[in-house]
Amino acid sequence: MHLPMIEKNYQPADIETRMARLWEEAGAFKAGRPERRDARPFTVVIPPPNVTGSLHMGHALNNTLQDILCRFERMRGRDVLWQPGTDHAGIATQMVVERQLMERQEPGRRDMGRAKFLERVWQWKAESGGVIVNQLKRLGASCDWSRERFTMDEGLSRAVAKVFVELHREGLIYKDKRLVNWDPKLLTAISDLEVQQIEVKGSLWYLRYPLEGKAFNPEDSSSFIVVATTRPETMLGDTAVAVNPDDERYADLVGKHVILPLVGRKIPIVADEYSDPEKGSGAVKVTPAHDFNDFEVGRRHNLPQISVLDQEGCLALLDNEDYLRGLPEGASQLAEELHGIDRFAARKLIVARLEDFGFLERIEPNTHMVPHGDRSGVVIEPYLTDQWYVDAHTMAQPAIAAVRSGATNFVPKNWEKTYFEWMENIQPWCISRQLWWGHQIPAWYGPDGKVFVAESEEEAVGNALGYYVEQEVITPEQGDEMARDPDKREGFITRDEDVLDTWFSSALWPFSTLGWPDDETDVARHYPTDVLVTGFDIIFFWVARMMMMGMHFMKDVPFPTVYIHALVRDEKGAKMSKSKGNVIDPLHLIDDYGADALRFTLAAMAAQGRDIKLASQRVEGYRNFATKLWNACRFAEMNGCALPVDFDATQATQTLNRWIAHETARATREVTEAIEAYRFNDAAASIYRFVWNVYCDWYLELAKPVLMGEEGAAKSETLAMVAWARDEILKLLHPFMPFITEELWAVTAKRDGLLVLTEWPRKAGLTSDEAVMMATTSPNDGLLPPVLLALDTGDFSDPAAEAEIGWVVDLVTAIRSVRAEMNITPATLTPLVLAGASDETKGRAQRWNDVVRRMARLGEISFADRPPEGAVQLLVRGEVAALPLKGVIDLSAEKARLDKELAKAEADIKRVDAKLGNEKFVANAPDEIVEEEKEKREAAVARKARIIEALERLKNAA
RNA sequence: GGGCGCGUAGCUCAGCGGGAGAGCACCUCGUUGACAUCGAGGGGGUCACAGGUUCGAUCCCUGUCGCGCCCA
Repeated sequence: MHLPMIEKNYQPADIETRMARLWEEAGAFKAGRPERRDARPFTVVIPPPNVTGSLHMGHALNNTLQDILCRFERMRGRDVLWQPGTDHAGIATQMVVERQLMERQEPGRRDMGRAKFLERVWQWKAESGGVIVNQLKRLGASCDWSRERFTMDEGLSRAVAKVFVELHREGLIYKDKRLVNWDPKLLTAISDLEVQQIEVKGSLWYLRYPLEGKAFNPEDSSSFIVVATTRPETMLGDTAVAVNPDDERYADLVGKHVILPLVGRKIPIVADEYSDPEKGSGAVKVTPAHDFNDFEVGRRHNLPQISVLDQEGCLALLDNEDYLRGLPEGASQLAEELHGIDRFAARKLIVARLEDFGFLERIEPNTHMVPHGDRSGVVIEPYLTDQWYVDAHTMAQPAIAAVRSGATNFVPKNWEKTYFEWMENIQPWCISRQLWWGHQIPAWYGPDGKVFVAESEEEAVGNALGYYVEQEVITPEQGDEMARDPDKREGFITRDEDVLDTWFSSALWPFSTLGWPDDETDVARHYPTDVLVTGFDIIFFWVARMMMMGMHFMKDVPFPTVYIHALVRDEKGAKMSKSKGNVIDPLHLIDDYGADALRFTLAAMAAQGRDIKLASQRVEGYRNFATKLWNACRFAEMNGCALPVDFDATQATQTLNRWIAHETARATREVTEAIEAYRFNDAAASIYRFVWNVYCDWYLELAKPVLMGEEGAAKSETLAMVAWARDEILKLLHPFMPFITEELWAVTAKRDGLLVLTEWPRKAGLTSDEAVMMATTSPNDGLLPPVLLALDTGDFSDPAAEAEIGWVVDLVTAIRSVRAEMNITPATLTPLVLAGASDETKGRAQRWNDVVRRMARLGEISFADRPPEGAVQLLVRGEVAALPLKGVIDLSAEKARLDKELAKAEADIKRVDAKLGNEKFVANAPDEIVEEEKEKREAAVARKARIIEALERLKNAA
C-alpha cells in the first residue's frame, strides 16, 4: 500500500473530523474489547453535564483531563471504560421547555397538564439534548459512547426508586413539616446548596411593641419594648419577642406579654440565647414560620407557627385560621386590606401603617446577607411545608470515615478539609421538588393521608388496598375493583406529585450507570471506579452524595481518588459569566486553533490547586507547537526516515542516536510519572520541551549532515532512529493531542493498528509478557508494587554520548551568542580555532565538523596550541575556542565582554568561598552538597584563569 | 466571624530548603537544504513586607499588608 504524503500544511479541522470517524468505526473507545477481556479495567464516570448544557471552558478542562487519563491507561493496556451520559437537570430543563412554549405562544405548562408537558420535554430532549455530547466528541473525549446513559433512563429510574424505597424503609428518608428554602418564582422547595447568600443593602426597622396592660405612648419608653427587624412584613406572623437571658435591661420583662401592633395578638416575651444584646435593640421579634432561627426559637419555647405568606410570596390572611385565631374584633379588616399583596409591597404598607400609629421608632441602613435562588435569582422565602428529607447526618458518617481512613483520597489533599467541614455539619437534605420534570417520588397516599412507599405503582396500590380492606375502610370487592382499574381508585389512592432533587439520581451515577440494580455484571467489574475528576464547586452537590450513596448501597467507596481541578477564568482572573460578557467559548477556540491546541493548553495550565486564567494567546502558542511537530514529521518523511521491523533502539551505535535514545527514555519517564501523579502541567511541559527543544532543535539539526550524506551504516541507523523517536513522541503526545498524533501515525508509516490502541512506551528491556502482567494484575494484590511500573532509563543511559553531544551543543550555542553580540552577520563565515585541544576534543571536532560549521556559520575548523592574536576567545567545557576576528570586530567590545565574564567568575568564587569558609556549613551540610560546592569552585577558578589569559592576549594584540 | 488559597520577569504562570525558570510580549539579526504558525541571540526579577527556625530560606514557621473563593 502506498502511504499518503503528509500535507504541506497542518489543518486541524480536517484532521479532527477524519480521526473522530476512524475511532468511531474501529470501536476504539469501547470497553470490553475482546482482546482486553483479561486486562485490568480502568473506569471513570463522566460528571454528567446537564442535558440542556453546551460546552463551556469548565467542561473542556474537566473532560480533557479525564481523556488524558483514559487514553494513557488505554495505551498501557487497561480495559478502559469511560462512562458517558447526561443529567436531566430538573429545574433547568423544565425552564428551557417552558420558555420555548412561551416563545412559540403555545399553552403554558399548567394549561397543558402534567402528562402532555412531560411528553414535550422528552420531545425537546430528543431534538436538542444531544448538543453537548457532540461537543464533547469534538473535544476528542474517548468515552464509550455506545453506553451513553441519561439519569431518567428506565434503568437509572429503577435505581432511583429502589434507593428511595430502601432508605425509606430504613428510616433514612422521611417526610417532615419544617421550614424549607422556598423559591416563590419557581414555586418549589430547594436545598441549602441551591441557595446563594447575597449581600444586600437594606434597612433595620426599629418597632415599638406595646406591653400588655400599659397604655401605649410613643413618648413613654416604659410602655413598650423595641424590637429590630430586617423583615417588618413578617411581623404579622410574630408569636413572641425574644431577649437574651443575660440582658439585664429586659430581665423583668421576661414572662410578660406584648400586644402585636396592628394585629392585636397577645404574644409572650421569652428569654433565648439567640437574641444578641449587641445587635439592634437587643430584643428580636420571633416569627417561627418565616425565619430559620426563629423556627428554632419557636421550637424551644413551644410557640405557634403562623404562616402569613402564600407560595408566591404574597400575604395570605383571609381564611388563614392560624393567623385569625384568637384575634380581637376588627382584626379581619386589616386582613382584608392586605390579603394578596406581594411581600415587598406589603413591607412598605405595613411600615407606613406602623408609622401612622407611632409604632415605628427609627430606620437604620443595614447591609446584610439575603438568600437568593441560584436558578431563579429571586429572594428565597423560608416557608413551612411538608417535604421529603434524607437523613444526611447518618449517611455522612461512613462517607467521612472512608476519607479519614484513606479509602478515598482527594488530590490535592487540602480539599479533604472542605469535605470534612461540610460533612460534619451537614443538615437534613430536602429532596422533594415541586416540579414535573424528574423522578416522581414513589409514594402513594390513601384517603386518610397514610403513605405507601414502593418501587412500583402496583406494589404500592396493592399494599394500600390491602391495608384499607383490613381496616374495613373499603370492602374486599371494592379493593379488587380498584386494583384492576386505575380509574376506579382515582381520588382514593393518589401518588405524591413531587419529584426528586436532580442530585439524588446523580448521587447513584457510579453504580446506576453500570446496570445496578438490574444487572450487576459490570458493577462487579467496574465498581469502584478508578478516579473521579471534577471541579471543587460540586464537592458538596455531587462528590459527597456519591460517597454517601456508594458507601450505603455498594458497601464500598465509589472511587479511591478524587482529582479536584480548578475553575477556568478569563485572562484577568474574573469568573466567566454571560452577564460580564467575558465568556470564552471553547468551540470557538477549537475552530480557530484546533481541539489539540485547546486540550494541550488546558493540560499545561492545570497546575494543582490553582485557577486557570486563560488567554487565547496561549492556545495559539500550542497550535504552533502542533505545527512544529507536523513539520518535523514532514522532514523525516522527506528524508525517507523509516523504522525497520527488527530495529532495536537499545542497540544503536552512533553517539547521536544513543543520545536521543537516552533523552527519549528520560522524557518517557517524566511524562509517565507526571500523569500518574495527576501533574498534568508537568507532563505537558516535559513532552513540549522534549519535542521542540531536544528533538527538533538539536537531534534533527545534528542528524542533517548524516541524512544528507552518503549511504552507510551510520545513515541507515539514523534514518531508523529519527523514525523511532518520532513514533515515541507520537505515543507520548497522544493523550494530550490525540487528533494530530493519530493522523501523523497513519501517514508516517504502515501501521498494524491505530495509535489510540498502541502500547505506551515502556521501560526498555521490559518484555511484553511483563507489560501484560502489569496491565492485568490488580493493584492491591501485592504481587507487583507500583515501583516496578516506574520506567528505567538504564538501558539507554550513555554518559559518553551525553558528554559529546553536550559539547557540540555548548560550542554552537557559545559561538552563536558571541556572533550575535558582536553583530556578525550570518553571511560572514568565520573560521574557528580550537586552542590546546585535547585528543578527545579533536576527535569530536572532526566527527561533528559539518554540523558545527553549518549551525554556527563557520568556515574552516583548525587546531593550534594558542589562540591567534586578537581573536574572540570562548570557553567551552574548559577549553578555548577562538574566532580569529581581528579587524572584523571591535577589540574594546571584546575586552568589555571578557571583563563581564571575569566579574561573573569572580563573583561565583567569592560566593562559594563564603560558604566553604563557613565551618558550620562544612560541618552540617550533606557531603554531596559540600562536594558540589568544591567542584563549582574549581570550575570557576579554572574559568577565571582562562579569561585572564584571554585578556592578556587581547592586550598583546592591541 | 470561620475555613481554603494566592501575592515570583511587562503579562499568564511553573518551581518550593543548597547557584532564580517557561510561554507570551518586547528588542536585535535572519529568504541557512521541515517549519516565518519559523530560526538565532538579547534585555528584564531586593521571588509582597517584617520577624523567626537553619550552616544556608523564594521555598519551612509566625505576624502584617493586599487579592480571590467557600461557609455562617
